[in-house]
Amino acid sequence: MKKSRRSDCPINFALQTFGDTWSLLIIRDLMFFGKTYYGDFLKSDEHIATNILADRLARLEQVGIIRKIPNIKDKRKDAYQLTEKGVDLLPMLLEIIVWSAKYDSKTAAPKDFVAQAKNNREKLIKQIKTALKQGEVLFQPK
Amino acid sequence: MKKSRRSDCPINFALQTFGDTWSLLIIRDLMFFGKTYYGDFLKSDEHIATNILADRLARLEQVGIIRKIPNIKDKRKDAYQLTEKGVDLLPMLLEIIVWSAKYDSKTAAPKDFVAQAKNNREKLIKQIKTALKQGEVLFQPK
DNA sequence: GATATTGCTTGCAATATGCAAGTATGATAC
DNA sequence: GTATCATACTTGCATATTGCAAGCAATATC
Repeated sequence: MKKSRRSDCPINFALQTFGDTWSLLIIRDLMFFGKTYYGDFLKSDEHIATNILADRLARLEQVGIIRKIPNIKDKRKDAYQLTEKGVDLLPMLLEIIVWSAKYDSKTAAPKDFVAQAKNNREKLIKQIKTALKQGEVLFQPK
Repeated sequence: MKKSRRSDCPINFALQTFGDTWSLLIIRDLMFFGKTYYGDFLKSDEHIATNILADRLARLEQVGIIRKIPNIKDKRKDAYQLTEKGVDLLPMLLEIIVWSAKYDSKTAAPKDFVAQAKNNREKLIKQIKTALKQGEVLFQPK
């Protein structure tokens, strides 16, 4: 799919880069739930369709937000991971979480996590980045 | 349009609330460019189609992010403005701007604004909120 | 070598978008 | 007051995107 730049506005740039209804969920899965393989993303609660997932993974790779790592042990399952460009979306994700936690009474966001994001932002960001580098998983997808 | 909640994830909540390719641009126009009338939004660089604009304004009003104020002077032109729920999206918008400014070499984001968003976040947020309350315009849409 | 798993691709119906034209209401000019 | 204009939409229709189900190819397991 070919889309020409609608404007040079930074909000628009973000929207055109990852602003569809699925990309951020993939990024979320990589950032917080330690998902790495194609099948992992398919299993998420929101039930992304397989053709859409394939398309979004390709697109996110193209724009440099994720990369695909060959898997030697099982050649069928390449691993997806966030690039630095992808990890840099963490502050934005945290603000989204804070906002949604405030306005969605049914939110699944853990209270203490939201509190950390509000009151201890920088520290939380560092913690998560460290965890990501070491391949630790922040939350267990139920 | 009828959408059922895909999950209780806060990221998903945000996506389902304003996560299409146009809503955030309307919110941006209200937050930073002092746009208030239907025609103002139509004039934005990204060229939203009039039927889509009408749909998104209605939807954003429904979810409580904007409100519509009757205009006594010219009854044709009702004014749209952000609610508190809408203004609370400001931190997220700032993070988006910081990210896009970092990765889009052609970004239109003013350097000093981005610097403020990075290094003086809380102060900038207060300034913008004050400006919004007083109906001041932060940037002039060119 | 046969079977199962995994990561896709393909085909197609349903939905959403984008464009152009039309309409209804209120303002302005005479 | 009437004609004209401005503004905020709505409508119709072609095109693009999504969502679902089935299929396929490569690799792993038995």
